[in-house]
Amino acid sequence: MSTTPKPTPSELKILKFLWQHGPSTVREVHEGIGVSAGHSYTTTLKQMQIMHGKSLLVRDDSQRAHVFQPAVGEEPTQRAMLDDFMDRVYEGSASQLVLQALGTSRPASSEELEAIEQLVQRLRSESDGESEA
Amino acid sequence: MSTTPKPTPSELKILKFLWQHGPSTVREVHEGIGVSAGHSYTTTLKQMQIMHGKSLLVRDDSQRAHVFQPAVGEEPTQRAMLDDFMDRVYEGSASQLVLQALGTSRPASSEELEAIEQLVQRLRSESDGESEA
DNA sequence: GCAGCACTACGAAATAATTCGTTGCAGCCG
DNA sequence: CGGCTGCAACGAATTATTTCGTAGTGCTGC
Repeated sequence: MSTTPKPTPSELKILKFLWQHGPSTVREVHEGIGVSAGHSYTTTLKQMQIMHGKSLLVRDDSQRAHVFQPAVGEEPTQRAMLDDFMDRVYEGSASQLVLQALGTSRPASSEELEAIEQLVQRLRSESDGESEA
Repeated sequence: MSTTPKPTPSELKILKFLWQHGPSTVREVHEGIGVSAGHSYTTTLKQMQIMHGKSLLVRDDSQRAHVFQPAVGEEPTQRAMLDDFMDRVYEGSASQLVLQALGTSRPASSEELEAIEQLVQRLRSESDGESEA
């Protein structure tokens, strides 16, 4: 059942904050990202309540100011979103996506390119002989 | 002004059809993708009217059955969507996205890996010496 | 000429996402 | 004890997306 949900853009911002800062109160999240976005406190609160309802967040209400935590990991979430995006935009072709991502106006640094190359090399040697579907 | 719009999922399906099949009537698009999706004809029509309103499609109404064409190219659209996605999910880091995309359960074929590697090599040699802006 | 068919146009309903105002409650300060 | 402050809950308005039903109109075959 836990099909790793696909958060909306504003939900993703909150998840990112929590992944980065750890368990936080609504106030903390709001100060961290709501204020600069020009939102009122209740907007952040409502969003987090909705996310709790969707089981995107876990809530500890033993304190007066409830403490929230992501119910989903960062990587699985990114992967789910990526898979969906890949299917919708690139017919599920990872290579198409990768080629275009690397051709972006804001390319990767040399170090990043090296990391990518290493992964490619490893994948190539791994698929040596046991490919083709 | 022409900020290469970010089509919605169903808009993208129609654009994909038109990119692939060239200028088409609503009927053709509907037979191509609407029927199998269980939509009625007017749903496809309405969608295309909306897209025309948003200037996502160009319409030739000299014939009784209007002929539609994408007003945007496939690549610029994909790129715009990719950039948006990259920003939202990967903080704009192409390499992060690429590394995760290649680690997907449905990896690229050997040929695709080779194409990727070639691009990486070219990028690495290009960025040799002329760094950051 | 007229019936019927194919197409476009219009309006509207259903769902989801986003944003806030208002309310009610708990705890602290004097 | 009485009121002020901070917080969660609720309801509601707004906007975007998706989906159709109905209506109007021009063409074609008889």
